[in-house]
Amino acid sequence: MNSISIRQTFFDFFESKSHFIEKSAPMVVKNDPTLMFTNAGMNQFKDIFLGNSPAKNPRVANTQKCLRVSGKHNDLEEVGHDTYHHTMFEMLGNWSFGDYFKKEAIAWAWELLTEVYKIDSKSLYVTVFEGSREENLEPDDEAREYWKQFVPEERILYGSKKDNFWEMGDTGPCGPCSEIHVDIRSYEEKNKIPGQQLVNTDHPLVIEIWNLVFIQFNRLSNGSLQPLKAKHVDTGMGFERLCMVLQGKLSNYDTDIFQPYIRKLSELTGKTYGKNEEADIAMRVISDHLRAVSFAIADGELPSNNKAGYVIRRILRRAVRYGYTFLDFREPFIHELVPVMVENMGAFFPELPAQKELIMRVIAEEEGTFLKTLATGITKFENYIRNNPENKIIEGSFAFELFDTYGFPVDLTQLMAREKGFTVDMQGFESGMKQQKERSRAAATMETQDWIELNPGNMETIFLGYESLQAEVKPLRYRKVTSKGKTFYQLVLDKTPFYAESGGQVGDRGTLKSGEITLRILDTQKENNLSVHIVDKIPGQWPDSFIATVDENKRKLTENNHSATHLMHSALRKVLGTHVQQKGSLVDEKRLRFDFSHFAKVTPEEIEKIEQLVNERIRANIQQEEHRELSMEDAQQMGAIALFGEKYGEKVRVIAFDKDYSAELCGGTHVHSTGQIGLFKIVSEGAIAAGIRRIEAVTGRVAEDFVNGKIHTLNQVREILKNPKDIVKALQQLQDENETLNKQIHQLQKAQAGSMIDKLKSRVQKIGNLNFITVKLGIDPQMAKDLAFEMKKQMDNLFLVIGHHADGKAGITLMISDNLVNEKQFHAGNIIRELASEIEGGGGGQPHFATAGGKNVDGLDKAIEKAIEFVKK
RNA sequence: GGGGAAUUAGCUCAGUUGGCUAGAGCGCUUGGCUGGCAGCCAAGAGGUCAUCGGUUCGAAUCCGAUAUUCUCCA
Repeated sequence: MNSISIRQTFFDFFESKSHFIEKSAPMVVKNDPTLMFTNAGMNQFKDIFLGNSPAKNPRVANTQKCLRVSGKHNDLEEVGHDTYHHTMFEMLGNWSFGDYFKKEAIAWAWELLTEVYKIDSKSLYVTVFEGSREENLEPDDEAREYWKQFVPEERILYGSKKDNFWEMGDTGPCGPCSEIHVDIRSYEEKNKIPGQQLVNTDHPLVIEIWNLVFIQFNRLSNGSLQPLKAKHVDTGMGFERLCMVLQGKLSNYDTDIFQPYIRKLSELTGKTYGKNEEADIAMRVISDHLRAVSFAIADGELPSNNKAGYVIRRILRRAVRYGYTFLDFREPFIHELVPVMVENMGAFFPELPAQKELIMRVIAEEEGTFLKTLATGITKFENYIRNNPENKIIEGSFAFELFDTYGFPVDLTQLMAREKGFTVDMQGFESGMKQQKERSRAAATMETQDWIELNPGNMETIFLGYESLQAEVKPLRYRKVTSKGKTFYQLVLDKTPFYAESGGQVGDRGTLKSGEITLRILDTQKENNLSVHIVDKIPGQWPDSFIATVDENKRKLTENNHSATHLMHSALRKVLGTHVQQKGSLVDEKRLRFDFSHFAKVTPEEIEKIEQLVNERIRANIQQEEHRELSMEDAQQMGAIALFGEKYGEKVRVIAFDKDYSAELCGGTHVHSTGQIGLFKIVSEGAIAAGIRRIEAVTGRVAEDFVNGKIHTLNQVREILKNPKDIVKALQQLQDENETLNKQIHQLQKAQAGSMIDKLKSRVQKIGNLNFITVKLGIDPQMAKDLAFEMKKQMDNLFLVIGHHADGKAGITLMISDNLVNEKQFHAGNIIRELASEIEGGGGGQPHFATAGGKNVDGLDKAIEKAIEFVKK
């Protein structure tokens, strides 16, 4: 059975058990401060488990693209070294939200594995939770009883809290789980050691295949467990592992999911998979990471230098490094595997073929820059070796510096060190690493307390903000959050006119009032589907309700920019082409920022065209059309633009301004008619990554100010130039004139210096073989310096002392010919320090040239006398 | 969010503890030579040493801030 039909069979099976087949949520998580990437199938249903949203379907099944590279689940460094760790993988799952529980979940799992997929039931083992005294929990005998109907008791094992009690995080929904393990060893091996002994021992051929989680508790922040009213089932089965088992392979990488990449890599390198362990690891690493990175880019997360984007960059770089070290790649190569991936997964994940070119470009660009970084690291390393040839040990601090500052992986440093007969002080490296981690942790502590219930209410806050900016609202619950010594409160209301930040539009600000009490809402944020109002203080006594008022000015200005973003998005697609896709958007009261895929600089002519189109639509004063509660199909029928990497519900909202011109799926707030926007003006255009451009623009009053500012500057220039007819020509002339004048000055100075040189030459005193000159001039230090160097060129055996003064400051410049320095051991720097005391200053320099400066101009004569005395001695 | 670093000619980069009035290679311009694949020789142009401020007799070099980029940690 190939992987495509294995996936389909899973869906068909659960559909037959009345499950709704949900789409995979994007791999990149938005609106959840605790999570950067989807790392488990349950992420997209988190709100249902937390009781923030009602379940739309009580039974759901899906495959979810997951990424485990940060936080609690971090498998990155394992990938490639064994046959079953992955960064990106698919998680198949079935879900019950307060519907069926242990009995059905267990029966169906068994049925699917043994009767549909036909796995030999004798090689399957199951585990159940053994209970925990510290938590005061009994063993999960309920699950055990159900299993006994299918599985002989000797293959039902008890598991510890670590393996068989699943928790989402430090707090939140949790419960016992029951795992199904499969033993795919050979007959002989099985006879030698019974599978029971190898369950949960990290044996690569006795592996967990499916985890059935029975969510029945809520973990509070004080650590105690609270039973849930509605119990849920959350299961997860690793798709890649399942394919391995069903295809009779011993490694995930031998399945038809990964083999195409490995074949392509063999072709590119001429190396055969399975011949050399290191090359094999590299090929596994690359085929795994390619998938992770490609999906991330397709979901709109580009490699960058911080946050989620940085995680993506690191994954890609790990792949490049393995290719560099073990497959001898010196040129970008990973991007060449993208077409293979599109061919293999494109049918089920349409975001891949749709963005193939972008993915390839971005990866190729990243590969190129990292290969460059490696080259700088190598130079740095070689310099170190050259400067420290004898100790044969690379200090930990240097290895850490290479790693920390130049991104040079430490295992590569070790490898190169070995080639030069050096070793790396790993202890020193680790201690640097430890310090770094401690610093970061200390800086990022955030403490969130439990919710405190004020009033019972609905699960999801009702948003009133599309129609009204003021409403009477009831506080439902709040909690205290402390972050870096600052304390604030998150407040949930039954309904709200406040827009919570999402879709690029910033959250609303405003006030909550009740009698004497006024709470300022500093921001409104979204945590998954929950609208959270941020307040800096809470009242001693909570009133039953507040009058909530949104800061209207800020909201209106923001709406201008948001609607203008839609108009511009359409204009971009008209002017540049339909390959333009939104890759990021930020809309606040000051400006709009829009990132989109496009492969060339947007020319000034195109910018002008875009502005024209948008302003035309503004002047047409088009009425906003809002369609709420549309099905996805109807929305697409309308031609509404949807974004990749955005999670949409069953019902979507479409905002259109003349639906043939602009229609977009959007939850944001907008102007009633485009005329309100006033003026639209693009302020900047530039690249932010390979294939991605960013435009910033302003609207309304801000746009007027921007244009007026430009005009004002121009007027000022005009005025300075005395109102010429052609301002550009006038400036050009001015510049030319400036150039000729500068040349003239230069020549004059030369001439002047010439006459001064003559003057100096005429003052030569022969003292021994010395050509001794002293002079006092009203020139600045720079000129004195020029003069001194010119004299040095023209006269041998020179000992020149120039006392100079300008702007009330005194200075001495001393020049001695090189031969005198050598013969008589003169040191101008030392001599001048003596002289400088006379002008109440300090100085210094090299043996042949030195300068000094001071406050006392009257002391110059004395300083010169001192010089004469010195020379005469 | 926290740390470390980088920014010098059109490009790639040197510039050692502050001081020989900012250098190299490639590219560019001009002239000369040359029947040859990166031709050779000579001369020349090109730099507010990222920006702003400070310390100093003197700053590309030291200190601070800003911007941009790289990099590690969370």
